[in-house]
Amino acid sequence: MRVASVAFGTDGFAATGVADVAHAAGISKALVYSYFGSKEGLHAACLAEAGGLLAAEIERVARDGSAGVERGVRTLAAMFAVLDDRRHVWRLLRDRTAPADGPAAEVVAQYTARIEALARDGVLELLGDAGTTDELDVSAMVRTWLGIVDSLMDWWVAHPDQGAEEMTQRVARLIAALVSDQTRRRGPAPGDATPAPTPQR
Amino acid sequence: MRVASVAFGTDGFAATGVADVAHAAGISKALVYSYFGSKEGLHAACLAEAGGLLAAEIERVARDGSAGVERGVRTLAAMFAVLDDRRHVWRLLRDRTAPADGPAAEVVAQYTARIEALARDGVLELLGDAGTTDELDVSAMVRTWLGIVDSLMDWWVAHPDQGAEEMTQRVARLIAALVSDQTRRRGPAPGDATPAPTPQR
DNA sequence: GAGGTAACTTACCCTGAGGTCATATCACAG
DNA sequence: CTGTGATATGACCTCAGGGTAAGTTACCTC
Repeated sequence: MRVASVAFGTDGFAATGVADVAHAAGISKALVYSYFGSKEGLHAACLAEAGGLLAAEIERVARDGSAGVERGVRTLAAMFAVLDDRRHVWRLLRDRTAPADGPAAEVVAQYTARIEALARDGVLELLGDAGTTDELDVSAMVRTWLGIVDSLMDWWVAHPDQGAEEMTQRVARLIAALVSDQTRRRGPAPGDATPAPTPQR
Repeated sequence: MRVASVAFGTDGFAATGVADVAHAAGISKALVYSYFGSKEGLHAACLAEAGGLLAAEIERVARDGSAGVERGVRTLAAMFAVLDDRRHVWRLLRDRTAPADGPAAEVVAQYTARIEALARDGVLELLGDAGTTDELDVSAMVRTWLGIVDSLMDWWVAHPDQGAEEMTQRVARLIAALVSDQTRRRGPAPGDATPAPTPQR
């Protein structure tokens, strides 16, 4: 049910009432239960649809052979294109208020694992090319990448007038600004990871 | 109450029960209410402490005159140092399950506004130096920056053995890898925001 | 039109969590 | 020893929200 996806994606699983979803869909609560069995069943149905969509799209980009930051940008572009009229979908899979066990959790765990594996591939390429192989670095970078996607999707939801193509170009601009800043201040040969001095408390 | 901060920061406001907090603190639920009046009051007390700590620290870094990505890294370093033994605190202020109105929301809105204003300053510097002045770009970059902090704090919470200093160096390494990737693939003079071709659905 | 069935709703139950109150314990002044 | 106030608690109240069962409508077949 489309309206349930929007509700779960907007408010989170825990904050969404079955009665609200039913009302928004124009039917009664009991009918929802006759269709999906339980709130979790409804959630699982939404998740399966969302997860399949996203994982398939990310896998498609992974096959096209790009690497590093470029691959990240292309993945984002593909997701913007696919999710243009379903922007809430990304948050569905990254909902911390969803129960950690049960059948719906299995579904989301499966798709999340696929998406994370693909992100990991991309990060491994990126860091490997830069000479970093530390497993914890990879893990932190994957988490950060997913967080960046989270943020951009949130911002996109909050700015409905922005189209997919505009978002893609915006991301490219922002990355260019970051790199420009780093090359200008550090000189054109980065790679020496000089940490900033850590201030004391 | 320290234990309440941990609970709210770990599970979120909505998923945290007053009875659980009281039990974890070794006192009764009624006593919590006699201290704080309500669940929101308890929340507000935690938020005020957390917000003051974070805003003060970020403001301190803002005054030291660094700019661009360097300022971001220094801010992160300062937060890692301050939050080393209270890693849950960041999530307190960024809790989507907290009620959007009420006295506690006022508190969090106030501190969030301060932190966001400082992030905005940093982003304005960064983008301004790179020649980007679009207001929406700034807004999206601020959101993304906060998302990066979210991610790193989450990862940190999940890796208790990692100290503040290690985190700071890790962040520096990851940024170096990103920049290295971009300069290697695009040549040493970036800034042209060539968007990746947007795939069709 | 009678009967049966699928779709659907109303009205209800029940658990869990926020919140309250009468009571109990204790330190201490007189 | 006894009265009093601060501190603290178990038992209770209330209500939102997930879940269910009985009843109602609509349609289809004979």
